[in-house]
Amino acid sequence: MNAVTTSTRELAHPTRDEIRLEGVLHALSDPMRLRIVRELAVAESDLSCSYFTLPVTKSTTTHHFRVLRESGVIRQVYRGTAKLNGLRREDLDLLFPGLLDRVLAAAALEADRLGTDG
Amino acid sequence: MNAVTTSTRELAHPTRDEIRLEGVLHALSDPMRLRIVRELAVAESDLSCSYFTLPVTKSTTTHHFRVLRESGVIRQVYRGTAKLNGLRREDLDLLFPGLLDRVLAAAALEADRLGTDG
DNA sequence: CCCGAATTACGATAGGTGTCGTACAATGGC
DNA sequence: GCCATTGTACGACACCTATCGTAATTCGGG
Repeated sequence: MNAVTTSTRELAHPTRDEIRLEGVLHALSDPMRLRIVRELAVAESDLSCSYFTLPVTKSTTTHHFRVLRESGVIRQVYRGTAKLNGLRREDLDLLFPGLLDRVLAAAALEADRLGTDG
Repeated sequence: MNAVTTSTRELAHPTRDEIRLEGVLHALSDPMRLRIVRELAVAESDLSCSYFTLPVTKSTTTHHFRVLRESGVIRQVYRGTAKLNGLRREDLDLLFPGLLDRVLAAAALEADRLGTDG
C-alpha cells in the first residue's frame, strides 16, 4: 500500500567499531560466504537472499548470511518478504583499508587459477 | 635409531599451487595465529617457536604453528632441537598480491584502535 | 652416554560450525 | 481473508578446533 514500504523487522548489526578483523577473516574463510561476498561486490545494488543459487539448502544459506552480517561484512535490510544484502564497503575500508579489495582480487585470481568460478 | 644425522627432519608443506585462499584466511582468523604472523612479519629472520610467549601451552602453540604451515602461511625448518619459522611471503604475494600486507596493516590498525597489541 | 632444552604425539574435552529437514512467521498481491 | 513467496527457528548431527596435560622424541653438549 504505502509507496515507501517501511519494514518493522529490525536486524542486529555490529557498529563499525565493533567489527573485528578476526571475525571478518573468519567470515570470508568459508567458500559459500566468499562466493556470496564476491557476487555482492560486483552487483550494482543490494541483492536478495533468493538471488543466490548456492549448493546448500535455504537454512544453510540463512546461516551464512547471518555470519556475514554479525561479523560486519554485510548489511541486511528487510523489504517486503525479501531481505536485501549489501557489502559494508565504507565501514570495512575505513577499518581495514584495501583489505576487501585484495581479498576479492585474490579470490578472482584463485578462481581463475583453479578454473572453478563461483 | 637411524644413522643419518644431517639434522634434516622433513616437514610437509603445501606447494605454492596447493595453497588456498580460504585456508589462508582461516589460518589468519585466529588471534594467536595472527599474533604469530605479525611477529614473524617484523622479524628480520626466522624465529624459533620458543621465541614466542603466547598465553597458551606449548602443545597449543605447536598446534597453531602446524595450522599456519599446513595452510601455506609459514615455512618451518628444523635446526637442531629448534624449529625455525618464517613467512612464505613470496608465495603468498604471488598467489594473492598485497593480501598479506593488507592483513598486517589491518591488524596493526586494529591493535592501535583497541589499545591491545600483541 | 646421559642430561637438558625444544618440540611433538596422544588422548581428552568442551565448544564451535556447516549442514540438513521440517515446521513456522512475515509480507504483499489477489 | 487467503495464499504464494521469502526467509527464520529449532532441533539434530557429524565434524572440526582450541585448549590442556602428560609422556615421548630429537638433538647438542658435557
